[in-house]
Amino acid sequence: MPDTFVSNPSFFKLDATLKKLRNYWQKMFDAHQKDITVDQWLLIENLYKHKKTTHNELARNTSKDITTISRIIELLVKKGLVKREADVYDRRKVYLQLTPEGVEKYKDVKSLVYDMRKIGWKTLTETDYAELTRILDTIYANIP
Amino acid sequence: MPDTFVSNPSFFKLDATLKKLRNYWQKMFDAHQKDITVDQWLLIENLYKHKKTTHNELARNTSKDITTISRIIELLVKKGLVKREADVYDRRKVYLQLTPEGVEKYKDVKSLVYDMRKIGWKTLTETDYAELTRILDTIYANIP
DNA sequence: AAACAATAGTTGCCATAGCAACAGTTGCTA
DNA sequence: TAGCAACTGTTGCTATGGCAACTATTGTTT
Repeated sequence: MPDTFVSNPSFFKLDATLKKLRNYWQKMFDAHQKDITVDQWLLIENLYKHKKTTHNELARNTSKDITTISRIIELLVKKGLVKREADVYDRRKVYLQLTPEGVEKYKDVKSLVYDMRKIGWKTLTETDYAELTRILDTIYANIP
Repeated sequence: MPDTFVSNPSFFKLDATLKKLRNYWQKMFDAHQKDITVDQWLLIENLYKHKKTTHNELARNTSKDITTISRIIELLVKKGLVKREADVYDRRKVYLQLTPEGVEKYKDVKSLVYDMRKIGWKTLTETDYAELTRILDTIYANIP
């Protein structure tokens, strides 16, 4: 393994890129008065796709800590976008799903997100995308 | 631009990979009783390389918010790893530099970091590294 | 020189991240 | 069936991230 791998700041680059992306998304959300954060959006998107999930599932699906899920869901419930529903058979479980307002929020924000996703890629090719995916997946798999 | 670019979760993948990396680093720091966080390490590394900088410079160099820098530095000062020094000519400025203990900490943690950086790359080539760097730099440059 | 703008850094507030401890529930097992 | 382990989710604590408001200082303008 060449020395570049060790001395060069790939961690730093990942961090800086992600922060700039997150910042841009948040600024666009704010500019269009979407009244949600980027991470709240990620949960809404996930809940839209899975219809009915638990905190645990959501944590796995989003790579978030379960305590973080718990707190973001609390905010979304307060905003009226998500509702909790106790499992009849297992009283430890709580099912989460979007309210009608939550579904509306999803549809409202979706097109903005669709446009924004293209921004980062505007000068890159499909091969670049595949490469990034492959490399990130490999790094992810390499870490114990 | 193909639809994959828009529908696929590159933001999510960046976030997940970075979190797993950060987590692994932190666990290794803890296991070896280094008594610092990953971000504290990033500042120490930067201060070692630049010897004497200001909060502002450090923020630019690390892609961190200046308020975050202010707070991390406060923690490092409390740990005795960094010392503040007022500028004689501009009393708004505060220069930051590692204490002898800070330099020692840098040298102590450096070899561990060196080993860890290789972990993520163990099944990847130098070309992969160059590709990742190029793609991340491009995304970064694309974002307004 | 007085007023104002720009700069450096801090503090308050809220959101996300992760660990530990906890409560309640369920399932297993002696 | 009593006891314990495993599981689900919440709460407390500390750290990082970002915005706004603030203090103190310096530079500029009139």
